[in-house]
Amino acid sequence: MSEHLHHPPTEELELTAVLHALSDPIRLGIVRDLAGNGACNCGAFSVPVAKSTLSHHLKVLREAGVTLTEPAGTQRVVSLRAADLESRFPGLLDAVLAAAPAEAA
Amino acid sequence: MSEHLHHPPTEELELTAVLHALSDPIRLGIVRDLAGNGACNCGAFSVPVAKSTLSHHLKVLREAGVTLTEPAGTQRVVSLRAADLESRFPGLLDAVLAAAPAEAA
DNA sequence: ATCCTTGTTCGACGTTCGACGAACATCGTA
DNA sequence: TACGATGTTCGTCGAACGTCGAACAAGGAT
Repeated sequence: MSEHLHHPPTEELELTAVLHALSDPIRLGIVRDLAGNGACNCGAFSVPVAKSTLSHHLKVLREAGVTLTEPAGTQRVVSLRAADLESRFPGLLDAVLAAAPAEAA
Repeated sequence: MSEHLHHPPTEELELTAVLHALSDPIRLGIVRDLAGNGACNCGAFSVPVAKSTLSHHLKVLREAGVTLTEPAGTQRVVSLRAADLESRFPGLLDAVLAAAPAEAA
């Protein structure tokens, strides 16, 4: 479980990849959880999908540069790369997070 | 050519649909053109796809609520629903447009 | 050493997407 | 009326996506 997790460097973040990562309701929910609760281990998300599917979504978010995944013992801690996103795409994450709650309501 | 073009009302714009519409390079280019040049007829976009494909992309943008398509004689004028997007998702379009040029460079 | 917990990877399946050309519809004009 | 220009729709194709269960890998605890 300790492979070399690939995280794109901040300068190489692609807008279309980030937008695509955020355009799925499950992944958007994960991002919202992270923004509200801070870092989480993979099992802490309340998403209605199988764990293999969750793992896939977390991989998409990580490879798009939206999240950071760090091994921590037998778990993995997932967090938002908020500062990196802000420096590469100023205002984008804030705009998405500001809008997301209205979606849920 | 004068069907009832469906445009979702501002209150019903869905964030995931908007993000998905913007997550394709072709469509992002169209949005960037519209932001820079104002309204365009369908043929005025310099996109490397067949016209049927362009029509499809314009339909995706329209149904997500990103663009407004109005018949004008034998043509159709496409424009950005910038104000609607701003009121529903404040800052989102600006953030995307600010980032887009860096992608192209 | 043996489990148990956590999370990833591997096919498999069905759906959606992006692309194209051909055919069609519409409006303006000759 | 007939033609031409502008877009849309249809049918098709391969690729990518989202989902699942089963099998696997790794670290901690007993």
